[in-house]
Amino acid sequence: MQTHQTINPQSTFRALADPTRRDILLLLRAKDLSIAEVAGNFDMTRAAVKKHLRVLEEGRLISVTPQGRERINHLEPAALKAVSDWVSFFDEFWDARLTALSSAIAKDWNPE
Amino acid sequence: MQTHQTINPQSTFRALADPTRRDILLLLRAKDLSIAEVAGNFDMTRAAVKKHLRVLEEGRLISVTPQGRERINHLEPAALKAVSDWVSFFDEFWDARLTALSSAIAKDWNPE
DNA sequence: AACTTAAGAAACCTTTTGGTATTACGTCCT
DNA sequence: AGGACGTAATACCAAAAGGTTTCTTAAGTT
Repeated sequence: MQTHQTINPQSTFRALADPTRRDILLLLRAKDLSIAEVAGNFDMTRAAVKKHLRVLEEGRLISVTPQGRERINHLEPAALKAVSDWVSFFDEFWDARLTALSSAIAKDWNPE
Repeated sequence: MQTHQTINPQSTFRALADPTRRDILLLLRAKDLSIAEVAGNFDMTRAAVKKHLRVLEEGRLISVTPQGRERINHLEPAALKAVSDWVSFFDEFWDARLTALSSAIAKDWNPE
């Protein structure tokens, strides 16, 4: 069984509030990148990008691994699950079909 | 056919970044509320709550209808669709099963 | 008409945010 | 060893965010 740590989503929601940070996440889907590589995609200093990466790390949306003199930034999409779960509190209001669907699926997936 | 206005999600993400505003949305699931009624649920002044409601309105997450001297705040969950869509850019990374599922469903739902 | 209540508006304050520039440190390369 | 490179750390700044208080206006109530 997987111990699934329940974390409060505040830092994740906060991290997603900035468009630069959302773009960084989209970038990291393709591959892990160093700070300088991420910064190469934006019109701001490395220091500014590094701050954004820090916020993303606090929001558990990326992990950072030192590799030589570089820091490799890696996407951690699991944190988005918390956002998805929160949004799903409203599913019934904006698409009843989706709600019905996911409960039907859940039955198939959790036979125990 | 429904003309589906494509809006940029920045104001919506920004609105969701504050915990008080997320709580207000949860409140409004149950029923529409006036500003004073919303404020009754929080430990801050009405003026502060009104500011939060303004941000939620800018994020298209609520609509406000004058009714006598009151302003009725109504949940507009459609804006959450934009968030859900954005998060789904990462679906394949955190749960391949869900992705497979939703495409299977899409086929059933869009027979044309 | 007088009173109460709901909300709007503006001024103000403090903290956070998003950015800069500068300096220092560790790593890689020759 | 020396230089170039990637990052860390700090100080600094302007603007935005989140809150308060005060005043005004409009709508109900008695």
